[in-house]
Amino acid sequence: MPAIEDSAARTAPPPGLRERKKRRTRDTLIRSALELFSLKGYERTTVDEIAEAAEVSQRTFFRYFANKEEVALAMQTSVDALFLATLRSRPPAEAPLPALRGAVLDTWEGAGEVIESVVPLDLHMRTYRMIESTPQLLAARLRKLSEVEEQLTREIARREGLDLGADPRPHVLVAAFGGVMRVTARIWGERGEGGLEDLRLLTVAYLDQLGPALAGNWRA
Amino acid sequence: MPAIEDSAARTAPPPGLRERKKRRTRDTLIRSALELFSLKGYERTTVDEIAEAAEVSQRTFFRYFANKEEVALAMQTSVDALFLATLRSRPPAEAPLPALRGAVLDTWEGAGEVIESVVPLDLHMRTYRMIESTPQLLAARLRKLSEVEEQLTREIARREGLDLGADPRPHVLVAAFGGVMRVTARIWGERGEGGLEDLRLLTVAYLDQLGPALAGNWRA
DNA sequence: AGAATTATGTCAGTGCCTGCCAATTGGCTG
DNA sequence: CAGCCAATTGGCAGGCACTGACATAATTCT
Repeated sequence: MPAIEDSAARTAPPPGLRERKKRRTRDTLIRSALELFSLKGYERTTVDEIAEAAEVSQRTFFRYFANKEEVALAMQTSVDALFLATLRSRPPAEAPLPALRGAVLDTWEGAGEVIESVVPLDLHMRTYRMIESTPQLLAARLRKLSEVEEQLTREIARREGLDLGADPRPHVLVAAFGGVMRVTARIWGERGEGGLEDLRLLTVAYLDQLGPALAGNWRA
Repeated sequence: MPAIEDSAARTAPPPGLRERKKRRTRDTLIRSALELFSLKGYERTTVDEIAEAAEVSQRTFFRYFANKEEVALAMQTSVDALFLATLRSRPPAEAPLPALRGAVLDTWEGAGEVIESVVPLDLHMRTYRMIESTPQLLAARLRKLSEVEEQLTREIARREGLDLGADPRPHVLVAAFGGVMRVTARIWGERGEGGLEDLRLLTVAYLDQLGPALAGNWRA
C-alpha cells in the first residue's frame, strides 16, 4: 500500500511489525535516493545504487516505487496530501481563494515535521530545487500537480455546492491558483538560494497580484 | 538542427536537395509514429516499429527526435511556435490578456494548414487526446508548456516595458492564462468527442470566467 | 507449531537511448 | 566531371529502467 492518507487510521491500532518494517524500508529508500541524487545528480544515479545503499534488491525498490521519479517526488507527494487535507478542514464559510491561500500557508507551516521524520529538511530543499532543474523530474512533478489541481477543483466545487459541468469557475480559479504556485516555485528555484521563508513571501506577494494582473490595462 | 523556427528564413532560397530530404524523412517519421500510436497505443508501439514503418534505422530516428515523446508532441510543438509568432505580431497597444486571447484564437485558425501539411487533421486530433490520456506524454507536454509560458512571459513584459524581476504581473497573468488553457484542453479531451470548434468555444467561455472566478464571494 | 499470507530475492528478457566507427550521399571546386 | 569535404546514415555494442515468473524467507494467524 503506497500512499499514507488513510483517513480511517486514527488512534492507530499497534501497527504491527510488518508495517513498521515496510515503513522503515521505504524511508530508507527515500533517504538513500535523495542523498545520492544530491551528491551525484539525478541522472547519474542508478536505481541499483539506490537499492544497494538501502540494502535491498533492485526488484524491491520497484515494489515500493513505480519508477525512479516517484522516489524523487516522494516527499512532495506527502506534502500534496497534507495540503489537500488542510484545505478540507477549512471553515466552509470561507471564500474559495482565501481558503486556498490559507491552506498553502498552513501546510507549509506543518510540513516541516512530516518531512523531518523522513529526511533532513535541507536535503529536501535541495531536492526541491533539483526537481525544478531536472527536465524529467519537472515533467513528472507537473503531471502530479495537475492531479492535485483536479482534486482541489472537486473540493472547491463541493464547498460551494456547484456542479463542475455547469459552472466553470472552480476549474478556472484552481487553474489560476495552480499557475501562480508553479511560477513562484520556479522563480524561487532559479534564485540559487533562500529558504522556506522566502518561498512563502514570494508566494504571498504573487498571489496578491492575481487581481491586478488581470486588470485590463496595466498602464492606467 | 532540430527546431524549425528560424525567423530569418523568409523567401527561402531554394532549400537544396539535402534539406528537402531531411524534411521528408522527418515528416514521414511523424506520420508513421502517429498512425502507429493511434492504432496500437503509445506504449505498445516501439521505436523500432516506427523506424521500420518510415524505412530508416532506429539510430536515425533518434537523430531526428531526442526521444519517443518528442515525435508524439511534434505537431504540438509546431503549433506552440506558431502561437508565439502570432503573439509577437500583435498590435503593441493591445492590453496583455486580450493579446493572449486573440493570439490563441488566431493561431487555431491558421494551425490547420501547418498540420495538414504533415499529417491528416483528424489523426492530429486523435493524437491530441492521446496525449491527455497518456501519463508519460501528458507530463512531457506540461513541461513543454511551462517553457512556452516562460517565453510568453518575456514577450508580455517586453510589450509592456516591464522588468520581470520587479513586477510580478507578467508572470502571474501568464500563469493564470496558461492554467486556463490547460484545463480546457483536459476537459475537452475527457469528452470523448468534439472537434476544434468545440475546443474553441470552451476556451473562450473559460477565459471569460477568469475575472468572475477570482471575485471574492461567488454566492453574492 | 504448522499453515496461510506476504515480502523479498534472483533471473531472464524487453525496450529506450547513446557512443562509436564505417559507409554512403549531397554539395562544391578546380 | 573528377574528386574532395561535409553531412547523413546504418550497424553494433552496451547501459540503464523496468517487468513477469518463480523460488525463498519472513510474519501472522490458528
